[in-house]
This record gives sequence, structure tokens and C-alpha cells, in this order.
Amino acid sequence: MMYLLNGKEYPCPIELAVSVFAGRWKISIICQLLQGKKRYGELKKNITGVNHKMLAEQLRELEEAGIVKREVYPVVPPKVEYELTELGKGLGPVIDYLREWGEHFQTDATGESLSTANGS
Amino acid sequence: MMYLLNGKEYPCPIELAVSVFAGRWKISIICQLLQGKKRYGELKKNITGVNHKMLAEQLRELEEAGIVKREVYPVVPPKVEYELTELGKGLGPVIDYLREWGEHFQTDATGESLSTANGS
DNA sequence: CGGTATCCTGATAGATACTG
DNA sequence: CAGTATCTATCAGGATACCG
Repeated sequence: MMYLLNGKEYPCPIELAVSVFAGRWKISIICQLLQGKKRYGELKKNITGVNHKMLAEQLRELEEAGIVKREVYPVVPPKVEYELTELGKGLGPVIDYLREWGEHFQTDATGESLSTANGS
Repeated sequence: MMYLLNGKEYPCPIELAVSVFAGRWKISIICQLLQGKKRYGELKKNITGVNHKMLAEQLRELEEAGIVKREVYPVVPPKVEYELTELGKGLGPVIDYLREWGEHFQTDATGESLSTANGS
């Protein structure tokens, strides 16, 4: 039994799952889209630090993985909206669990109150 | 508020959590150790494809992250055992969730019954 | 506005060999 | 048996520019 994602085979479902959001900006994107449908520009604005190429690339990969649905409106100027598929929404609880576990490493040593950027 | 792991700062607990097991062999290692304490050689034998340097390196990173505890027996030849810390064991449910989600991508298209290698 | 192509760089993975 | 060091290949991330 194998697990198939984007033409790549994984012997283990866990490794596949991790590969889905191991990309540099994918978590941020998924967190954004868990809040609902968003335009490309909104994502770009909300995810601090991401550049144009990266955002487009990671979105395409998420789309190919069946996590994200892309909707193109044939207007000028172009308008493109992204939202999670049902499969993608299934990541909600996974993300919650990861957040919960990650919070063990919390520190307020820095006086800075940066909050959790990028909608996470 | 920031999240600190191995001297690196993360604005988001989820990204930190992912970084913990994003390494090439870390999932396999954690899955192995969820089964209980293991010697280095056992890990090497059970995790197919990993090489010596990689295994040692990833183990050290997991150790530094406080996920894995390393126990050295001062004997000749050397004997070293690895086990999960309490923090590491807390990854159990996370891993379960990831597995459950990853199984959506299951396929038996290949006649091969490779099973889920590496103890996952 | 949004997508794609090119190029560059640093990080990561792997092979190999030497050490106690 | 287990750890470390060195070298090399590969890839992901990022800056930039051009296209529809």
C-alpha cells in the first residue's frame, strides 16, 4: 500500500501529510484560508514577508495537492480567489493540534508583543 | 509573544511544531521511538534508507529540541539508547492525526504491498 | 492584478572516511 | 558500535524582470 501525492509516492501517510505543509509559507496560507475565501492580493498583504514568486508557487502546489481550490474571474484586471477544498478543511483539527503542542515552547522573554503573525 | 526552539524564534507555534519533524528522517525516528526505547543500531536497521551521518544528525537535533533523550552506557563497545521525552510523547496524538489525514491519499494501485515502512 | 521565467544563493542531504 | 568531519550534489527559497 502506498500513498500518492502530486505524482510522488510515500510509503507512509504521515510523511505525506507533513510534506503537504512543509513548504516555507504553506502553513500561513492554510491558516489564512481557514478564515475563508481570499484573493491573491489579500494573501500577499496578510502574509508578511512572503514574496510574489513564493506565494504563487506554494499556492500552485497546494492546489495540485487538492488542498486549495483556485477560482479565476475573467475580468480586467484579473481577479483570482483561493479557498480550501473539503480535504483542505480537514486540516483544521491537525493545525489545532500542532498549535496546541507548539505552545509548549512559548516564551515572553522578548518584551515585544509580536502576536501570532500571519493569521495563525 | 514568541516561540523558541534551538535558539531559533518562531512567531507562530504551528510553524515551530512543523519544524520539529520537518527533517528528512525525523518522522521515522519519532515513530520508532513511540514504540519504546531503542538503540542506535536498531534505529539504523529499522529505518530503511537512512545513512549513518543523517541518523546521528537528526537524532542530535531532536535531542536539542527536547523531544528525544539520549542515554550513553560507558561500555565497550559503546551502547547508546534513545527514547522520547514527555514532550516527545506528546507528539503521539499529533502523529495519529497526521496519519489519519494522510490516509485520504491512500492508493493500492501498485500491486506491491510495501506496508508502511519505518514503523509508521 | 496576477502568473511565469531566469538566475543566484544558502541550506540540506548523501557518500565517504577517520576516531575512540 | 556509535560519533564526527569533509566534501559534493541537489534543491528550495528569494530577488528580479517581463508577460497577459
